[in-house]
Amino acid sequence: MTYAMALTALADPTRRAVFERLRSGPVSVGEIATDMPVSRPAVSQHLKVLKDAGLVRDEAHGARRMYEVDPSGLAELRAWLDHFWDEALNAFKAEVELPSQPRRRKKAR
Amino acid sequence: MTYAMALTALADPTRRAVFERLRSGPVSVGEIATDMPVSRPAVSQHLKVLKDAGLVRDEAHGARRMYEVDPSGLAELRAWLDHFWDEALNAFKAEVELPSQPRRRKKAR
DNA sequence: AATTACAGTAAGCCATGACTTACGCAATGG
DNA sequence: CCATTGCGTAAGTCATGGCTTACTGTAATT
Repeated sequence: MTYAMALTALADPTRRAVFERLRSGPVSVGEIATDMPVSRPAVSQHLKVLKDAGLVRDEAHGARRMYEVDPSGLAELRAWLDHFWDEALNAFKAEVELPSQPRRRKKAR
Repeated sequence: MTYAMALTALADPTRRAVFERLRSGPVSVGEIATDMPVSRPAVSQHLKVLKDAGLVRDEAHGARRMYEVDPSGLAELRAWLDHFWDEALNAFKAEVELPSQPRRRKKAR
């Protein structure tokens, strides 16, 4: 159930900014931090959350660590969304074909 | 920028449960609440957040209010995801074609 | 009209989590 | 080697937000 972690990870604005910073390609932690209003450790912590959610990969390049988008987490999220989308549409279609008459309220006991 | 609100809304587990409860079709607030471990006002508050994010619609049916999935919010989220997906893939492709040599660190000033 | 069902709002409590500073540790360079 | 750069982790602070218990309001039933 990784899509839940992905949603949680992408909910925070700062963390989303970190994630979107990686759209253009691999970047190091320090490089991200200098462009942002938060400290470098904060960026590190955000990257950890993103990594645990499968949204980000890291690779040691000497003393630096390069982070990049990991498509697997995104795929998981997309799959959940698509599945939900289909089910919602089917429910809607079924409702049109078989309009449920307004249900009576329960009688007072 | 509604996709941000959608992500925030879907991050909370309870709220996501409320949302997923609507997959099978329109349900009233009280109906949702009886199936859940939280109080009815809590459900109401969650529905408000989902509604503000464009993920849910409500319709007054007598004294009851029926809630159902609003595809527009989902569409917004899907669009953002797809766009991100494409950009990440392009960045990856560009990186392969034009491998950036490991950048030297800045000299101490 | 009075009562009861259904739902939204207010106010307050409390846990989660996002941030900071301080520290520890590996890798590079003089 | 010693200093410096780059990064992760620890610990503590503080705000956000999710939940509960009132209550207010509206629609339906008798």
